[in-house]
Order: sequence, then structure tokens, then C-alpha cells
Amino acid sequence: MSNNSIFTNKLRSSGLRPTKQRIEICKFLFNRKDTFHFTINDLSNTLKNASIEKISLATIYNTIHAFKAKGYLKEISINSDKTYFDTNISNHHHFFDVNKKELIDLEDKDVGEIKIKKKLPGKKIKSIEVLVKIANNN
Amino acid sequence: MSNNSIFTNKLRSSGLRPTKQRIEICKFLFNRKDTFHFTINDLSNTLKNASIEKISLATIYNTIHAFKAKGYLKEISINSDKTYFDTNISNHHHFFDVNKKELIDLEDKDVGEIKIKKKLPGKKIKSIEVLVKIANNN
DNA sequence: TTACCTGCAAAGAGTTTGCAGGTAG
DNA sequence: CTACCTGCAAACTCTTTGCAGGTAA
Repeated sequence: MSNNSIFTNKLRSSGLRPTKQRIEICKFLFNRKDTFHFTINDLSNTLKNASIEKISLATIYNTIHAFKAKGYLKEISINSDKTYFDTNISNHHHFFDVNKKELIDLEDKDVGEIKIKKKLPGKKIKSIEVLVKIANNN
Repeated sequence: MSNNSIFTNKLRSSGLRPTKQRIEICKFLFNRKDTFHFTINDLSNTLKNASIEKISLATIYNTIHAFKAKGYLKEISINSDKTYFDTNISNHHHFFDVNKKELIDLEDKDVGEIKIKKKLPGKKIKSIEVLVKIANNN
């Protein structure tokens, strides 16, 4: 199907061989309208149920890290026991719902411009990430 | 010495028994002019060299978590293999030097006001944390 | 054919837990 | 005396690695 060939090309063009495991993971991650957040564990479980053949954990780690290195995914900083990945690779920020342990996108425009007034010699800014922790009103 | 009694009181007043291990840890963490960042591993190694008696890793974890729960320490969000704690519990932000894997404080005043323009019903903001990743100029 | 990829199992790192003995109140 | 704390080792979770067999080009 034409969908697969999109991913095949995407993978090939970044020097990754389009194996069926990687295409399977691509389909799950990128074949959707909205971006989303996930953990490796989520992904593994979902694929276990959804796909025909089991993909080994090692392959999932391997693939997710390759995708991250290629810029297809971002890893997100939170004080949490979990490591989250984000299919939204644009510049944006996050709410973290501490009750539901859930990440919610905050678009760049939802956060006023951030001005860093301190400079360190010989260093340049690579990224500015804002994490807004939210909790239920009691 | 009078220093110890400060910590003894601090601990007692928050319902923690002032054991010699906890006082030892307090002295190392809080008996200094400047706040700093550390990992459990750092702390364990430093105490191993510096103190008379060895404090077991389990006790260090236990104590650090108790201190965090009591608000004496903050845990810091970074995409890193390490978990950092901060003795600076005031509202502030961080640079993370990706080359040196080092955290540097960014005072509140070094970061322009942050305006979160999105609200989620039934949720309130608990904290806003900014992480500025920096790297060497090449 | 060759370099790369997958799957499994074992190994690692960091953290937590169970329990017996010790200590503060 | 009792509840809490410590230290040790075992257990756990998450992640990485080594290696043999498989697959894309």
C-alpha cells in the first residue's frame, strides 16, 4: 500500500533500512492526524496487541533511539519514573498532569516569549523547554 | 556543636528522627553558603570519603526522599541518565550544559516573565520549570 | 555477498524492598 | 518499650549489549 512506501522512503532517505518492524512502528507512530506522547512500554504493549508479529523490546528501543537521532521523535524531560517520547517534533512545551501522569502539548503561542537574560561565555542555547506541572483543583 | 543542633531541630520539627546518618547528610547538604546540585551517586561517593562511618546506599535514598518530601530538596527534570537534586528550593530555573552534563542555576530574574495562555478546566498550575539546554560554540 | 537488523537472553545501572538488628523518645 | 531507622542483600525495573541467525541492497 502507498502508505508503506512513504515510510519506506522516509527510512531509506535517512539511511535506515526499511524493515518490516520499522515500518510497523512508523505506521503506529506517524500514520495519524494528531501527534501524541508515549513511553517505550506503552508502545511495546500496543504493538503486542495490534500487530501480527511480535517485535522484540530490543528492536523497539533500537528503533525509537534511531528515530530520535534522526529527529523523528523528541524525548521529553519530566520528573517522573517514565521516559516519554513525543511525535510532535516542533518547538513546543508541555503541561504535565501530575495526577494522571499525562503530558499535554502547549503550543509555542500558548507560552509568551521567553527571554533568557543570562549568557554563559563559549556556550550557545540549544533549546528552551518549559514544563508546566498541573494538578487537580481541590 | 551548635551546627548539629540546628539540624537536629530541623529534623525533629518535621517528624524525622535526628539520627547520626541524617545529621551527617544534612551537614553535607546544607552546611554551606551556596546551593548546589547533586545525584544520589555523587552524594554516596562523597560521603564515603568524607565521613567517618559509611552510610548505606539504602539509607541515603531513604533520607533524600524524605528530605524531598519535606521540601528540603527539589528534584530536577532533565533528559539525562541521571536524576539530579537541588538544595536550592526557591523558584528558579536551570541551564543544562549538555557537554559537561552539568546543571547551572538560572535565577528567576534571569528569565523573563512566563505567561501561560492556555488554561485547563479543573486544573491548577503547580509549577513552571524552564530548562535551557546549552552547548559549546563550535 | 556484505553490512545491517532482529530477537533472545544475559548483563548493567539505578532504585526499592524485606528483614533482622539497632536506636531515639 | 515501641516505633522508627539503618544496613545488607535480594529483588525489580528499565535499558543496553553480545551474539547467532536473518534480511535488504
